[in-house]
Amino acid sequence: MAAPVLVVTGPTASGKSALALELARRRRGVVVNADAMQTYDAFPILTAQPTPEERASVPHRLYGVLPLSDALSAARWRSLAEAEIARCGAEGRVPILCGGSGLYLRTLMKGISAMPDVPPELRDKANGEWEKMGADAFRARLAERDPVIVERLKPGDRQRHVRAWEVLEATGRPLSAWQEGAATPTAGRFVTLLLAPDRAWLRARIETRFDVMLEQGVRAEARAVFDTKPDPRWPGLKAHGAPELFAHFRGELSLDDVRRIAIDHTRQYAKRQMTWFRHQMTPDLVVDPASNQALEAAEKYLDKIGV
RNA sequence: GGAGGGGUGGCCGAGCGGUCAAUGGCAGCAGACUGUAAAUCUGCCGACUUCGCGUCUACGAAGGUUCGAAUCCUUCCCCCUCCA
Repeated sequence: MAAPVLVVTGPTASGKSALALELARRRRGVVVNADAMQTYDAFPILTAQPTPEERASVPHRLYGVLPLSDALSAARWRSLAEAEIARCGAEGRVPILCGGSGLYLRTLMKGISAMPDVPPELRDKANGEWEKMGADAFRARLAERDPVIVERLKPGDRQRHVRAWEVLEATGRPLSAWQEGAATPTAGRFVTLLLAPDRAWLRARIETRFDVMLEQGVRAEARAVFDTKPDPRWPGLKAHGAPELFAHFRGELSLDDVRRIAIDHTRQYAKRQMTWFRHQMTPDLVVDPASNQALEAAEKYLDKIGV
């Protein structure tokens, strides 16, 4: 009987990493990253990855393990996470998933319909066609072969239209048909701890965290990446602050603007995350990180359910 | 002192006699979410509201012209540029 998998989630800057770290210390755990951006290796500071000291004190997995040129996906992360969970089982350690990528967590805990990988060229091609044909024509063409998916998509949602088309092109089968396939959850028991902070508290945390990042040298970190002229299509480049910092290096934004905009975007992201947690997730325990008793509350709960 | 330009909803910024509670952007709020998810997209966004193309208060202030003004006129207050 394998130990349950602990899941520590919540909006960005809510204190997930610290909580997961402490739980791992106390329970012989391993912190497994469940955040899309922290999986890439390019921006350890900007994406608020655990520090080397923290990583030395407790085992951490899946942080900065992919090159920026790589492309993660929910399903791919799931298989990486499953491997780490299995490894924990073999080592007799408690896996503690820590991160705020709601879709990833759901993909693991609830499953996702299986479907083949799509060659990246098809996405480029589809994007080019959306550009050339225009949204309406693209949508109409997709509707001829996958009316079900079109029915579900908002006309302006380019990303999802492109996704539906590339799957159709790659497999000859509508995305909607693939999605009818069973979504099998990963085996095991999951205990989900949700950090649900007060908005004003989180706002302040996001702000000071960005200032700390500046002190820690995010500018240099981002500059180094910028100078390698990365392909703008790489998903890892979407870390909050990176596009703004790049614009700054191009002379388009002052550092003050970078700060303001990056903080705004981060805050907006946190809001979206909270909406997700509110409607797409059923946590086992909800704790307020501002209370300073989050750890105690979590410990108490875990003891109670015998984890 | 003289010559110009400007003051619009939380901010920026259109409008320049009616169809304007006022384009658009930002911020904010709510929501969606099956392989790009720190992504992508949607709705709301003066107040009131039985949420209705309803009522009220609104475009620096006060008057005036007009059937009717954010849009025209007068005076005043404030801001910016230039000349002195």
